[in-house]
Amino acid sequence: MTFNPAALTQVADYFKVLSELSRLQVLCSLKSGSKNVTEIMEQTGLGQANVSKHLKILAQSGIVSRTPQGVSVYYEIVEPFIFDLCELVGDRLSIRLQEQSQQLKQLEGLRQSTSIKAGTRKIKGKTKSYA
Amino acid sequence: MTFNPAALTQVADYFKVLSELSRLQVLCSLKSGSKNVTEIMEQTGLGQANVSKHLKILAQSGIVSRTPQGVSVYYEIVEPFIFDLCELVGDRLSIRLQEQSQQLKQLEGLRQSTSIKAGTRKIKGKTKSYA
DNA sequence: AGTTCATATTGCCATATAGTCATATAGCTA
DNA sequence: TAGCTATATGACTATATGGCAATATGAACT
Repeated sequence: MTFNPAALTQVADYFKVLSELSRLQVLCSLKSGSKNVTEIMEQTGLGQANVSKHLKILAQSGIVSRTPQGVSVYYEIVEPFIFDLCELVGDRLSIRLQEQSQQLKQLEGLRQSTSIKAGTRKIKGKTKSYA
Repeated sequence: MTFNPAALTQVADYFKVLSELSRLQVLCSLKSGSKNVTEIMEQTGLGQANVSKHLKILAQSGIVSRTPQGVSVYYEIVEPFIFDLCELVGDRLSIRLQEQSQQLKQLEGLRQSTSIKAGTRKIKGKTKSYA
C-alpha cells in the first residue's frame, strides 16, 4: 500500500468513481433502499441514459448490485462503506470551515489589539517603535 | 449532507483530487516528510511541470502547504487525514479480493463434492438420487 | 548586471468522459 | 404478433485534464 503503483491505481480508480456529483446523487438516492432506474431519475432529476451509464459504472466498480425484475431493473447499495467515506470527507470539510472562521476571529482580535497599541511593530526581530 | 448538492459537490471535488495516480504518488512521497519539487520528481519519476501542477492542485485543495525556502519550494502534508481515506479504501479493496477468492473456493468445493458424491443433488428443494 | 538553478506557467496535443439524442433490446400485455 | 414500457447502448458534442516542451519567473551568487 505504501507505494505499490498497482494498489495506488486501484485506490485512485475507486476515488474516481466517487468524484462525480451525479454519481454521488445516484448513490444518495439509493441510500434509503433498492430503486429502479425510473425512480432514481425522478429523485435525482438526471436523464435516463445518463443514469443508466452511471449505474453501470457503479455496478462495475462493485458498489451497487443490479437485479432485473420484470421490465425494470433494481439497483441496490452493496457497499455502504462509501457513505462512511463521504461522511468522513464531509466532516473534514466542515472542520475546515470551522477552523477558518476561528482564524478570522483571531485575526480580527489581533487587528484590534494592534490598532489599540498602535505604535509598536516587530521588524527583523527587533521591536521598533515609531511615531 | 444527506442530499445538499453544494455539500455533495465539495465532497466530489475532494475525491477528484485523490482520484489521480500521479497525485497519490506525490502525496505518498510527502508522507515521510516535507520535500521540495526536485525531490518529489526524483521519488516519483514524474516530470517537473507535471509535479508543479499537481502540487498546485494539492495546495489549492488545502491538502499540502507550500513554503518557499531560498530558491526551492518545500511542500508538506497538512491533512494526514487523506492517508486514512486511502487506507480505508485499500483495506476495502483487499477485503473484496479475499471474499472473491473465498467464493471461488466454495464454488470449487461445490463442484468437487457434487462430482465425488456423484449421485445426490438437490432439485427444487427435494433431494433426488439418480444413478 | 549576468549567470545559474529551482519552480511556475503557458501552449499544445491526446485522451477521457459527462450529457444528450436516437436507437436497440428486452420483458410485459392485449 | 404487435404494441408498450423500461432500460441499455451507440453516436456525437462539449469540456476537462494529464503530460510534455518551451518559456517565464525568481532567488541566490559572482
